[in-house]
Amino acid sequence: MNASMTIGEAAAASGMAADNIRYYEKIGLLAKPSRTATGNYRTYTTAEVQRLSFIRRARELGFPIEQVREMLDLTRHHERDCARVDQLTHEHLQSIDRKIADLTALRHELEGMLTSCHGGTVRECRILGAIHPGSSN
Amino acid sequence: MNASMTIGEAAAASGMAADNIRYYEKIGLLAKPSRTATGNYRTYTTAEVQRLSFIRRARELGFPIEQVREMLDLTRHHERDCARVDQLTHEHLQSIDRKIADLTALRHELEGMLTSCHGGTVRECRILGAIHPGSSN
DNA sequence: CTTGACCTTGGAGCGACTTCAAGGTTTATA
DNA sequence: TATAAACCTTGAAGTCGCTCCAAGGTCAAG
Repeated sequence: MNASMTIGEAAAASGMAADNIRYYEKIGLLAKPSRTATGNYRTYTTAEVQRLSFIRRARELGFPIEQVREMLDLTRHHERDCARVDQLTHEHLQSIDRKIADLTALRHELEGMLTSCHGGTVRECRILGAIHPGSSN
Repeated sequence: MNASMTIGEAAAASGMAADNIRYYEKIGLLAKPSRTATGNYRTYTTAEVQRLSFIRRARELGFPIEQVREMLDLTRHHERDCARVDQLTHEHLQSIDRKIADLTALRHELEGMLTSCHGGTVRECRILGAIHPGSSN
């Protein structure tokens, strides 16, 4: 089998936009694929589509491109220790926890502003008052 | 008083970087300030610094620039109904809730991957396995 | 009078795409 | 067979909200 696909087919198979595949190729996250003789179209093997799916999944999990790049490198060296993957995942988890904490704090503040707002004119608005510094106006 | 400040002083007073003030002026979020005759330096009044502080605070609360722009417009029309401010805040709160939900789901997934990882080589890595599609490799 | 801290402008860089324009190729249909 | 629709190609610009830089002008302190 090892079906050879166009970029559109690879995009459909991996769940990634074709433009995005070209972008990943441009920044060197993907090797340059072979091309058709006649139309110079990119062609992708099932192995390359698996790589695409890996990237898409890692990005969905929020790993930055550079970490994805490192993980792709690691998958090419099966004998290496997976501690590095564990570490990357830990760091990523921590950054997500920080983001959640930040957003939760914001959430509380916004909610407090909303409940203190009882309508009326902009002049009386408690929300704008809460944002505005040292002024009830 | 109505002290006239340079951009650096206004930056210090509002807690916003000077580059940032120039940026907000460039995108039309701030009116062009008056300038000194001799050196063509921007000068800011206390009212303008209050505006800067408002912007900084709204941005800290995560409101996008365009919403900040709208709120600044509203503060110039005191007699208007503050329902629009309430609506903007509601929408913003909802988008924050969506982000928190997304990040929490990610968090769980990453945590599951971490607890399933028991070290070993990259070949055996459960984390990479969880990311990789249809392959135990 | 020099040093250093400030200010000016325009433009590039960041992350991770997304969209566009202007063409070439392939495939399906009439 | 002609042609139209659907695909592919490239390079460049736009998105968001800054952030940093270079090359120069200005100003206050010593």
